[in-house]
Amino acid sequence: MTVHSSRQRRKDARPQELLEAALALFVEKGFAATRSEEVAQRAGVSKGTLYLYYPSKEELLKAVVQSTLAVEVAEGARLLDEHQGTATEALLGPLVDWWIRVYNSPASGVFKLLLTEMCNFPELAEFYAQEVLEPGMGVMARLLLQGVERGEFRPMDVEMAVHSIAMPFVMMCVHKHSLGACGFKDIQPEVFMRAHMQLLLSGFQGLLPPGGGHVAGNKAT
Amino acid sequence: MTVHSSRQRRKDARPQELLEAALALFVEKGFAATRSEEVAQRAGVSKGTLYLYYPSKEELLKAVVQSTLAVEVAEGARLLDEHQGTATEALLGPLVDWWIRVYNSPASGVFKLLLTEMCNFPELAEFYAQEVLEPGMGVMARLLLQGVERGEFRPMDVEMAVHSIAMPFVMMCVHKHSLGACGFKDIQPEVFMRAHMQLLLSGFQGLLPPGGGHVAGNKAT
Amino acid sequence: MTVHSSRQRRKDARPQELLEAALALFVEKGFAATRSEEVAQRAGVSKGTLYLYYPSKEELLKAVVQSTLAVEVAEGARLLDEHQGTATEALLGPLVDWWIRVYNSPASGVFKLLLTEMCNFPELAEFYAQEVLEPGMGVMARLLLQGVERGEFRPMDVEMAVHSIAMPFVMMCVHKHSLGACGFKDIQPEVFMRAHMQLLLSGFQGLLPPGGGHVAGNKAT
Amino acid sequence: MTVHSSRQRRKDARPQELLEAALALFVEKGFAATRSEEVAQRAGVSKGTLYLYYPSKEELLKAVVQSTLAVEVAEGARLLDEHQGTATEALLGPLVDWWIRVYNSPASGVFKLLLTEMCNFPELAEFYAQEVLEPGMGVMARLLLQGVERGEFRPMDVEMAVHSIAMPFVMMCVHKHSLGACGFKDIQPEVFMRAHMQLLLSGFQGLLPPGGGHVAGNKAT
DNA sequence: TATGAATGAGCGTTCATTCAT
DNA sequence: AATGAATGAACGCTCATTCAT
Repeated sequence: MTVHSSRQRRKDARPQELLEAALALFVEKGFAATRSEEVAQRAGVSKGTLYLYYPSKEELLKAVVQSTLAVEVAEGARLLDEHQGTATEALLGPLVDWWIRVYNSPASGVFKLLLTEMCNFPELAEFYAQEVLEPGMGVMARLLLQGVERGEFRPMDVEMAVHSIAMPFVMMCVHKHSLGACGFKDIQPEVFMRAHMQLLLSGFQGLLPPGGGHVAGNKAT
Repeated sequence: MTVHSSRQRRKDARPQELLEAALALFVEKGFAATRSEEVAQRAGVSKGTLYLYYPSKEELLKAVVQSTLAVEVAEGARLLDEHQGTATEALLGPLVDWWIRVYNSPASGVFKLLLTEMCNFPELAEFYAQEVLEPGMGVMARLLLQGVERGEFRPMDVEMAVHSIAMPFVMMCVHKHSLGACGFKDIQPEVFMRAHMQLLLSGFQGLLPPGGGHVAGNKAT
Repeated sequence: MTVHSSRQRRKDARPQELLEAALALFVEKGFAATRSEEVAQRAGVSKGTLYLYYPSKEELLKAVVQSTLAVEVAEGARLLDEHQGTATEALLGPLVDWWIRVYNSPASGVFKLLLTEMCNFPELAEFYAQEVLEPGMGVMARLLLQGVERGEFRPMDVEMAVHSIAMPFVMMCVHKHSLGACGFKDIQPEVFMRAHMQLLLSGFQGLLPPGGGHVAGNKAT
Repeated sequence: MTVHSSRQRRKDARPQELLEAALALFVEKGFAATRSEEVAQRAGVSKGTLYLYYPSKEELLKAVVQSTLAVEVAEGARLLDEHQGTATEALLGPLVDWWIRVYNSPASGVFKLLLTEMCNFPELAEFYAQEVLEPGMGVMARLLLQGVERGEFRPMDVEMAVHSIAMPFVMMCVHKHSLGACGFKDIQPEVFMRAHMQLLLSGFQGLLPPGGGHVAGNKAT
């Protein structure tokens, strides 16, 4: 018998409300420059209430990062792994869709936050490497490998190629919350992401004599 | 005959030493999390001395950013504009060399710093847009345009293509000072930059029927 | 026929349970360093409930002090005043027994508590002077006076002698809750109290020429 | 060549000034109830300055306790050990003088402070046991033992006798800063201390048949 | 010029107290 | 009556900045 008073409902929603407020402020101003009272105010509660839910500002940061990115990454990876069809289709379709969703979600800000706070909180670096980079890069690497194996793409250094895909996309997310947040006209994310992917695909399929370039590192068979 | 005592030499070098110390710390820990006394200590002077050269921590930040990046950008742009030869050669050679130099220089850290502090100090955003982005993107855009005009590359949305080049390179710089500074093995910058450039070139030259892709936006003639 | 549900019984016992919890914590950690929630928890109720019984932490302190010591003092004084026999017997027997009972009771902690909180809450000083010191010293003074009048003891400064009796005993109580509570082996209270009393009695009866010492102040006739 | 600017002189005096301010307040109101800003104000400096000299309120407490009592104890013990003459003379003379000096010095307050803060800061208990109790009790025990060996006193349980001497004296110190600080007329310390000592001496010399009392524990030969 | 002692506004966190349920 | 979520004043401590030397 679950009786939810309005009080109880507020209480249940608090952690999420606080996380959202904290995320917005941490991303905008940085962790150190954000006062915990600001977070509380933005979540519509008093300073003390924040500490009923998170034991310290630092724990709040960790919760923000982990709760926001983990979901997005896990879901995206699952979707891509389940995809049926050619690697080319997957890259141009679901992969870009995923990145666009990430770009439009609060998770995009977490990239900015992580890049800057990693050095101060090694736990975040650990989290990023294991829970974001590893699975995210992994799923993209599998797609490329598949494409090579199926003859869609010429042989390539998959790890480098993954970076060629991911880095601009991560950068887009970061830019959204730096220059973009300063009122400067941002690049249109969808347009750029699809154009960039198209360009890379064109390169993956290109007829340049394999081995004729400067490409180094371990090639996929 | 001007006599420079060692003291005089120290004095003349102070501003630069302070800038270097500040840059290293701001990049590592963030602006807000760096104490001005730390900066002074690292530069080998006392807290008070710092304020003889820079009137506030914020002014120090601005000086750091402007003095570090401006040089790098101006020089790179000049080098590229003076380059004789095909666009392909320029992109694979001097352009990548330039980025590698930036990556290895203290300027790489300024990207990280700018991304995070732009929102807090709009003056920095202004600087970045006008003094870094505009000339940097500009010189790359001119190269690509040249390549298209000379028939080296198929027609393309130059602005998007510039982003495809620059974003991963900027991201490399940022990574160097975030994950890379946390002890995680970084991507080998030279290897990746050349591989990425190669891949993009392959795309620029690709034989895909123009207009057959998803590429949108204003095309270069 | 009054029916007391277990709940009703709990409710009636609440104030006492709260007082006991508060006493233990106030004595151990001090008033200021004890959180009111701790008191509530230790009494097995919620924070809010504490405030149904005591309007503030300060009132709780007063209640603790007054309820604990007053009983002990009143009873002890009554017992001693009713005592039949020589003063020597009374001092060695019922008086020491009383102090031992106090030492072993929670009241012993109140001495420590009072000594430290008196300055902050003058009401407590008032209470201590009037309800503890005055009757306690009084009953001991009457005993000594009796002893002198009956020729058991040589003439003495009764007020001083009372202090010679009471101060070590109070100190024992305080020590129990300071050094004793830190795990240091405490003096055996019974052994010391009887030895001390014995020693003093020996002094009271001593054959030193009266007036030959440094004893000053108003002598008992 | 020691040049002492007024600034330097202030700086050298600060630690002591802060210790004195802290001692007075900690003794009066208790450690937890004293705000660090109060301490600073009383020492005539700002909040921040306090932290230039002591890294935390807790460290300040330790410094207060150790700097104040240690000196007093060491000096007193030395004086007593050097004393020439009978034990009786030593007890009535230098010993009581010592205690009177302690009573009149700031060290008296430290007893109150220690008794209440020992439980919260075990380091203080350790200090008290090793640096105060042990040497203080020791020097008194040696005196009594000497008195017994020389035939001045009858055999006695020296440890208990030491407590009979010390406990009221410590209690006097504590009272000075509790009831005494509340405006209640205090016992005259000199009068009481000499009277008490006289009374005990009378007991030590007393003709009661040895072994006829309740005295227990290890007797001195 | 260079120093570093001093300041005090500001922030993270706690906790006595309140009050809707 | 009992709860415990919420509050906000208060406190410990920090650090950018100043200024006497």
